Amino acid sequence: MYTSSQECLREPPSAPKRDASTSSPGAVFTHRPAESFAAGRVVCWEGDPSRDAFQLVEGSVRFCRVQIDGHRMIAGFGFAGDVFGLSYMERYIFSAEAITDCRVRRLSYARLTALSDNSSADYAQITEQLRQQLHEMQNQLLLMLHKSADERVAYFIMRVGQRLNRELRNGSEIRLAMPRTDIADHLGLTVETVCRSITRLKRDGVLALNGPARMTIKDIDAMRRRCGDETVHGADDHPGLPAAARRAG
Amino acid sequence: MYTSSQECLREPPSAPKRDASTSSPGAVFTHRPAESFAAGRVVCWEGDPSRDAFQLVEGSVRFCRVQIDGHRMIAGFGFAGDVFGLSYMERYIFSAEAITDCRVRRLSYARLTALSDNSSADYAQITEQLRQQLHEMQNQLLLMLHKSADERVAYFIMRVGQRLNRELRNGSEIRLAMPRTDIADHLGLTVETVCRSITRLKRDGVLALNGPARMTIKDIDAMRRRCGDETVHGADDHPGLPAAARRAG
DNA sequence: CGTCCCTTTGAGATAGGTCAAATTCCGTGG
DNA sequence: CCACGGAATTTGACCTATCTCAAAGGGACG
Repeated sequence: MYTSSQECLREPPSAPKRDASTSSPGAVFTHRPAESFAAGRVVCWEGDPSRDAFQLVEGSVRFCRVQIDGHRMIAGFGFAGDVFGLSYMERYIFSAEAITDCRVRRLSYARLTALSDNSSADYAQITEQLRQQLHEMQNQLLLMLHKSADERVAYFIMRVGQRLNRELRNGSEIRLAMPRTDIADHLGLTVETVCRSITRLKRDGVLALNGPARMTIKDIDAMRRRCGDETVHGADDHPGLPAAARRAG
Repeated sequence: MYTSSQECLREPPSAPKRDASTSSPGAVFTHRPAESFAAGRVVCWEGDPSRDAFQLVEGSVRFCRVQIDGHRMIAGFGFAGDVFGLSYMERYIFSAEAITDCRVRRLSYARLTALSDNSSADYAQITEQLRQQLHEMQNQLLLMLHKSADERVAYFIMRVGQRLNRELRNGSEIRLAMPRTDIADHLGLTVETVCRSITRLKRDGVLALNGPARMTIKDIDAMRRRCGDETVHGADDHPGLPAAARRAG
């Protein structure tokens, strides 16, 4: 916050590509063996010295942190293809817990930095990742600052949907791997509130549920409207207004 | 959030040093000429192509972003010595606005990256900065998630105080350069709520005001208590519990 | 001395939290 | 294939922190 140099970060490369194999930071992991973690197990512990970075091959994880008063903060979720634990100094700030059974590839920082010496491109990827995370974090912050409970939930569902489902349209099914509690702890709400928000979406015919974890989009436009201002854009992501337009204010 | 690789970031180097001249990322700027910006002027615009990074030599700036509905989000504040605009691709995500008159040094990315080629140390500093910002952002998020209005305000005051005043104790004076509106937009509250929280701190003898911008700490322990769980630590910042202790839960 | 802007205070409205209970889901065993 | 039990989800009733709207100080500056 009032810490040094908070801002002025760039937007992420226009169309964020992040398939498991193809693009940037994942590439480094492809030749590592995969480890398995059962649902509920912890991949890395908050507070432990950080030695490795990870790539999630399959399944989903949550990144969380427990406060002294027992409150749990979930900073985010990781899905197949995601890279995490990029911090190559000191300690992990969050635990990564398997939500479902999952498989991860592990790469030690030693190896990672060794790699970087050969090709500075790899190092740039790390930096790139950090920037992307920072950007994401900023959106998250925005979410917390100015969105109502309903907006947060709608926004969350859309984002998860897009992450899993590339192209959302009416009829798209979204699978929410995480329990309501996790969503609540992520959005800074209570389980009850999350439920009620979802119920409202259902009641208004914006989406349909088959079981708590599977939902189908019925009216994607309504859904978008309910995300509040900072719209969840389609696949082609435009910067919105030209900067000049905003200077007036 | 549910974006790739959200977390597992390390904690910042134990004692964060950031005097204007001495430490890391500032060094690169020392030989650049200083430009002046009057209070209210904008150093860089949200949405503009990002070309330069900046170091604030004197004064304070806010990093902000205006949403379509007119809501303003303040991501943070910068004080003398802080570096910002580190994002060296695409566009600035936030505007940096001078709160008071201030002076900044500017360094083009071209020059910055050129520097990096000679000494990878400089490049590492940038990465380091990014990580630090990410860490800060996470604290910010935590703040938004689980703290009450009173806690947020107390926490905010303490943080600004520490940023400016190295060692806070009873009798320390804190100068809040930014108006209440800025604090509100930063903490996700309304001006009125911020006022009331401050009034309460005053009423309870925890701090004293001389004019809206100057406050003196009367009871620093009470102040700390009011920050809620994620304590604002003293100058020597310990990681808290050993990691092992937390594994129980 | 008046105006404008920022801050503070007051009174009422409301979104979301809390506590408690009903319901659904889903794995396990008969 | 069906019944059972614990966990997760959903719903309800009520309560409180924070927002909203409105108005009253206070300082700086012309």
